[in-house]
Amino acid sequence: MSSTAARPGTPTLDQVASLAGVSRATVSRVVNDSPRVSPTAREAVRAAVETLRYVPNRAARSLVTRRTDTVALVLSESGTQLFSDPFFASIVQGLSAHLADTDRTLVLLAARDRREQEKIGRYARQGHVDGVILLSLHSDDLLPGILASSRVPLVLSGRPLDGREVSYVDADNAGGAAAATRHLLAQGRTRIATITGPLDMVAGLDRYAGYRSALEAAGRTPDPDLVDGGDFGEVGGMRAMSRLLDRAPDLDAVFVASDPMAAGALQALRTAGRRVPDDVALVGFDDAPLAQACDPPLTTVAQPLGEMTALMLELLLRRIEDADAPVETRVCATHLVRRASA
Amino acid sequence: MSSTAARPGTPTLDQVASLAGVSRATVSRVVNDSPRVSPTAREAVRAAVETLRYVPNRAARSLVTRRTDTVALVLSESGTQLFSDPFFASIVQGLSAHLADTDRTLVLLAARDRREQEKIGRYARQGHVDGVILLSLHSDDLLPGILASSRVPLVLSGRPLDGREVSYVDADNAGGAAAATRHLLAQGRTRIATITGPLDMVAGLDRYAGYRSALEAAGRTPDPDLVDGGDFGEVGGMRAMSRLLDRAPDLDAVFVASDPMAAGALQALRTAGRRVPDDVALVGFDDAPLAQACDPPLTTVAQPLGEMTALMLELLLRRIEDADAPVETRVCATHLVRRASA
DNA sequence: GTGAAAGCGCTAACAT
DNA sequence: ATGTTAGCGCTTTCAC
Repeated sequence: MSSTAARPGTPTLDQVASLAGVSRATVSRVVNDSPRVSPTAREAVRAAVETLRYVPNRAARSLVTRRTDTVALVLSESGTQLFSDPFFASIVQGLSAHLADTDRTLVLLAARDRREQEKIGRYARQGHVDGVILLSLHSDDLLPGILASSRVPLVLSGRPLDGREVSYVDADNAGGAAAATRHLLAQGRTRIATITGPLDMVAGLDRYAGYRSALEAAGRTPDPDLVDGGDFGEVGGMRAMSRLLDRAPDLDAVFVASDPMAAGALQALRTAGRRVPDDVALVGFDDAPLAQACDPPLTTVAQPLGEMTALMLELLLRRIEDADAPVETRVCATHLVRRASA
Repeated sequence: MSSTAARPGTPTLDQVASLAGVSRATVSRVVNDSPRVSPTAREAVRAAVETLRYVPNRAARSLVTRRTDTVALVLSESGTQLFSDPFFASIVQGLSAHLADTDRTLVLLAARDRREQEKIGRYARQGHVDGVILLSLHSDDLLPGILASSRVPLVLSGRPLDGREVSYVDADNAGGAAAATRHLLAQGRTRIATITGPLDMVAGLDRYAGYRSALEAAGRTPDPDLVDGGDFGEVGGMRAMSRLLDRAPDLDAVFVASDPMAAGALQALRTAGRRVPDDVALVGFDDAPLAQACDPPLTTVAQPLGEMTALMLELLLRRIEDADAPVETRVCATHLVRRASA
């Protein structure tokens, strides 16, 4: 082969240039929407781009611009657990929606074990993405450390458990849980149980802490028999509810720390022949399809997911534009959504 | 600035070279595990890489190699629907696991609407990924067309509905559904209903076709009253089951086309006071947490997900290595998993 | 407004 | 076994 005639599959900038009868620089300007181009030239280039079906080569571009226009959402989760969580789906949806208006693309990266975590660290360091949003942190997660030390702009979804200095966006989990518990207290419930999430995750811990604090503020002593835990999933909620019923059949309310667990708990209650909400009142966490499909629909604590995703992106973009931007953290309010009984 | 001293943040190949006292080429050889390097040089380079924390720049590398070592799993789904499907989680898990042994990385791309589909098409064309596995195809999906015409190596998960010539891997959905239905017939069930998936998806269509063909082979005429549909999700299954019970309270079995829908159907049956499996027998599709957590565990049709993901990757890598490799298609057997009643 | 030229950091012949 | 050299396709001064 002589010059660049190797693979006719992908047209290059100067093929467009010669077809349009201008220089590479001009084509580049048109492609990048520079104002310093005459309408005539612009039109000629556009036409050439069209005929050749030209698409700029990202590698070449980011080699010089040092940007990829890609941000990653990293899911650090051992099992496939996370995928079934509507919370996760909402985050993806929110980020996608915000990014749709820009020319950046969202990619999802899953790290199920240590090996994959390191692989993702390398991926980020190699400059494949401009920034990272990190989701679902267990206390033993290596990724925050790996990514933080790799100088990749980083925003966490959820406050880091180890007090590390990183930008993050979180919901007021403790406040929401406390509000839910107070709601049950105000109904006159006296034996209020809880199904917690994993206690090595900040959302699990904070929601449990909120439940306890509301109980204590009301002068109640939390009863260990009324506490059980799941993994935020439906099956876990079902099992936890069964155990609670075994240990404390006299319970009259449950604060459940996630929507799928609430759906599971509801099944267990029905299987045990308990009536909801008269006999046992249930409050879930997180507005989601399952809670809304219940009959009657569950009262839940709602997080402002749209606001949270917008904030994550805002914080991340700030750090991408300015590498030395200060660490910023945001905590979003949660609120109780009471649903009319059917 | 004079030469390349701009950002000391990212060391380059020749910084490593001069520190190690060798040429760039040698460093490149070491980094790429070429055997043609002396142990001495190799060690010197390794040390320099270590001190400088050198990581190769992916853009520069793929500019010359024309590879990115990245494959994308593209999820084409209007809602957040897909994420809650355990089938999807298993696919991700399987692909991740296979890729973990290689130096390729898996990225997930979500296309929720037309705009995002086009964006993903561009992303692929720009050379960000070496190949694409495309999941969850509705009949009106634009992505197969967009990607096929963009010359990106492509493998579909599921037979394309329009008969387009593309490589794909599919499960024998019709065969599995027929086996499930025959199983119910063999039990002496006479009023066998079905909850179908979306009928604009190949998995939905094929499973419904399998149900019908088994019925017809047994000399039964399918009764429209015994057919209802959901979106593969739990809530959809619950609602479909309620409708079926309204229309045909005498039904004595249901073949449900997905695991979450089966869980939903089970709830609806219990709410209606029907006993499972004595009163109404249930067969689900897809081994998944919900079906296994049922009491008694559901009999289900299992797809060989591990085998399927391995095949997808195999087909895709073949097309990546050799752009002119022929279109290949695989259909994997499914089989009935009978679970002992509790 | 437009073109010429210099690289971005890397790999891959080709010499040695 | 190692160094030299020539680009990969693009953006971006800097002249004109």
